[in-house]
Amino acid sequence: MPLELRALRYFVAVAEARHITRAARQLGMAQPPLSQQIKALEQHLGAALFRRLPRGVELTPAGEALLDDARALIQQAEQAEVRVRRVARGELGRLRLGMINSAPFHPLIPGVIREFRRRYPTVALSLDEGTTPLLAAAVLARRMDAAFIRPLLAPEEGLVETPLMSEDLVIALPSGHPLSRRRRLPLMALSLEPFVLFPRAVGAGLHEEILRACHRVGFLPRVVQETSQVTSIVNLVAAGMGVSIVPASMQQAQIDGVSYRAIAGAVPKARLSLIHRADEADAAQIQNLLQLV
Amino acid sequence: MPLELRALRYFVAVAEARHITRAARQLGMAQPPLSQQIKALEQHLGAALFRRLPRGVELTPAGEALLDDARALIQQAEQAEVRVRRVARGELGRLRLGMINSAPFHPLIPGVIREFRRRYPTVALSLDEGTTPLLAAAVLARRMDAAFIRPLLAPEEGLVETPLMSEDLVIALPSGHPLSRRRRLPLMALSLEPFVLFPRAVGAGLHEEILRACHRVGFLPRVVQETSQVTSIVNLVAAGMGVSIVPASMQQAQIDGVSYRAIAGAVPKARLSLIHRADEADAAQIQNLLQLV
DNA sequence: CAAGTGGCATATGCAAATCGTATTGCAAAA
DNA sequence: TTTTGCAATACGATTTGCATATGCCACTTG
Repeated sequence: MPLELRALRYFVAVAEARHITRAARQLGMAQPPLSQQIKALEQHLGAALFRRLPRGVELTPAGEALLDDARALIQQAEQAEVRVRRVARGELGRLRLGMINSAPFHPLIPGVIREFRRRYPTVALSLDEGTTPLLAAAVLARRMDAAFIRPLLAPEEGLVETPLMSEDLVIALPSGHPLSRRRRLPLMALSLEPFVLFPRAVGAGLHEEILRACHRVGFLPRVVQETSQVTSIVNLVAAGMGVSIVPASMQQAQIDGVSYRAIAGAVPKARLSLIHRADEADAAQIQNLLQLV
Repeated sequence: MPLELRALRYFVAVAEARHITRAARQLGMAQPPLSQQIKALEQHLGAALFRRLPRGVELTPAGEALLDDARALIQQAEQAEVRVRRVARGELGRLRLGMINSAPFHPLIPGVIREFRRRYPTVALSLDEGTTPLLAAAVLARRMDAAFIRPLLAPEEGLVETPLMSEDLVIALPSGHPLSRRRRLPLMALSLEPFVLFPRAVGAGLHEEILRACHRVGFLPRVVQETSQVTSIVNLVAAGMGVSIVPASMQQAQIDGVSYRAIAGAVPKARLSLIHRADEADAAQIQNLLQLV
């Protein structure tokens, strides 16, 4: 029958009160059971912890030695308790977050991240960029806890996808391009232009969305250059490599040599989702994050 | 109802086995009560510690966090236990020892101290010198735990005195003193000599013993110099200040200018005692020390 | 000096926590 | 679909822990 914290708590109370009766009162119990517990503890340890005096008790050297350890143990147990609760509430721990390249340009994302850091400053937050499929794979493989991505083509086993918002897509033209004279352009105006787009392999929902929109108005974009990062697409457009269709929030990135024009007619949307593992749907960090978005 | 170590031991077992059933076997109990205990712990902490899988269980982040703390707590509790036992057995702790100035010259004392250090190397041993009354007061005031002293004139309340041994007293003469031509001297031969002795106030049993011996043969020593330390007495004798009567073991101290002569007739004795507090008669250090002497 | 007081130990009875046995439930593997 | 492995639930049995009552000892007080 091993040592229990209860015994140590009783012991400390008696050691501090130097009286069994008084300690019992402070503990909210009667004196006899406390005497028993102390006796049992002494028997268990095979050592006298107190000297019984006519007027109270006194610590023996062995009791002296135990007192320090007992206090430390009790306090550490309490600390362990609060630590677990904090981890459970997500106030402590870590959150490995991923995001696609274009996410930081939409004001929502930096806002959420800033707010998370403000609310849970003790959570170690790590941030990485990647493409939608890479991020999904990382979350699934537990190398990441959650990620802001473009919608997945097919629902992934073991992943939960939470749609966050959708924003308009806009046309990106090299500055001075003939089409840039008009404020709004129908998609069809791009039918003969060279395109800079995501590679099909990488392209998750967004690539699909763009192709579908073009298809709807009756053409297939002629892709002259592929790159997996939105920022690179914009840079290639600036270099005059071609035109592209990007999320409206990319206009936040003030890049010389690129003009953005709204799409006339049916405007295709860029949707953003947050994914996390299904088996961590109740993990506190995830919950806290979801609450913010 | 606070946290108990039992719960943590159960938790660690389950966390390490990753199975409740297997952990229960290792703990020597059935599976249902263990399930209950784990559930109760989770409820108490307000946090899920395990994810129940079809094939065993898995730690949640909160459980992960608790595991380290739980292991540490259990181990520290065990360490505290062995520490108390060791203190109780006197293998750990401290022993503040005192001795009179002449004690180190009797082979018994250094022998005992050396043996104590060999047997209980983890006991912090401190050593101080002093006069018999000062040492008795220090022990009584708990500034010291035990002391080698000359016998007390009267038994002191709260102190236990253990007689250790007695040795002959011998006469100390300055070298070349006329009396030093004879190997043995009757005490009476010193009746007209100047004496170097302890001050009466300091003098406990030994001072008394010397005076009584002189009184027995019919003279009162003429004290020309007083000092409370035996070594000083011997030095003063060496300086030709007078003669003295000292424990035979002082011959161990090879001091130039002093000759020792045995006493003819009834030889007075120098007795040595060990004292310690009565209320610590059962203290392990004291017991160990007494066992050695 | 005798009665009173303070404080710890022991005895006994009860209530609650813990455990074991039996059973159910559920999801993956055969 | 059946089987299997493992956790959850139900309930009776046992142990543990606490409270009340009492005894004993040392010191205090009238």
